[in-house]
Amino acid sequence: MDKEATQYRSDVIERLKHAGVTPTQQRVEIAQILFRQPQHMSAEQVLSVVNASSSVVSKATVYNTLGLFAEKGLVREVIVDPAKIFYDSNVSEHHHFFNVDTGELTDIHPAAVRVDAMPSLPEGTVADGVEVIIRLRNQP
Amino acid sequence: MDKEATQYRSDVIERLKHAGVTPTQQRVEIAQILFRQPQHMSAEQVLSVVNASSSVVSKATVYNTLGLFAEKGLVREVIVDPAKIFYDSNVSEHHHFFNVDTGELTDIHPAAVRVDAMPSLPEGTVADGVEVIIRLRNQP
DNA sequence: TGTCATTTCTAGACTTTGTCTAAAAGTCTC
DNA sequence: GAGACTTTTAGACAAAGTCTAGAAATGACA
Repeated sequence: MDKEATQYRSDVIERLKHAGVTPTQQRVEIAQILFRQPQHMSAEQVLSVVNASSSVVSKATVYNTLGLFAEKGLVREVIVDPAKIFYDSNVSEHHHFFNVDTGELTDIHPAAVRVDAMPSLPEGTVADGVEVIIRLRNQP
Repeated sequence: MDKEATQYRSDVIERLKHAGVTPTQQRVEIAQILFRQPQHMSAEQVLSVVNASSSVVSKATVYNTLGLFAEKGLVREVIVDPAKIFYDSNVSEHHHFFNVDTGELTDIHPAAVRVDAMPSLPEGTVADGVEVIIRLRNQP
């Protein structure tokens, strides 16, 4: 492993620790894939990418880990496709386009949309996130 | 069947025809359930409600019909729960609260939220709907 | 009315995403 | 190292939704 890769790995480990996640072998593998750049990946994709290289991580662990990362705020679950969850490694505030025809998920720059006025929430609840999703179709 | 029920039934048939949907027996049964009031129902719920009364509609038909209704603009698909699609019989513009703890979906009054500025869309695509979803948790 | 073509419905097998379980492996502390 | 806890694993399982191939209904029209 070259120096840069080693550096990246220890940065990722630092980030996991900081979020209160014990950096096990498998979690670090998954985190390295996700955090390489801001991106959207399904569990299926993570599973196949992580197992493309030599090391092997089981399906259950991928699901557990993605769930754990989401809970700890390391990734964000994006629910737009009825068939699967996307995990977004960009956790800063932004919104999404979802192309219904292609299944492609892309970012909307945070400045391009503003939600005005927070409605009063139902009794006994707290807001956990505001999502704006613009569904797209390919031009006919 | 009393007069009111007959009237409702023919109103529903009219509405289906108007949307370009051939009002078959099964579609009318399903539409009557959905259109009785503005509500959110899963396919599973529709299936069990429609089969609670004497008449029987198959699972495949319920799924096909809900898909058809959505395509024709008679209902709106709401994708917020990773486990299932909700079909909303209120197709006028409004947004949703989704309680992550209970799985409950409720309406946000359209006036309570305003989305400012439509971002520029990716090349070759057209917008198909803007959704605002506010995820909620029960107060700890 | 009878025939043909088209649409719709159906049971049930199947697919896919995701969860669960029980055991094995790893880690930590004393 | 013993005991306690956490994490990982294979594979069975669950649930939502799709597909298929045939049956039934519907429609057009001679």
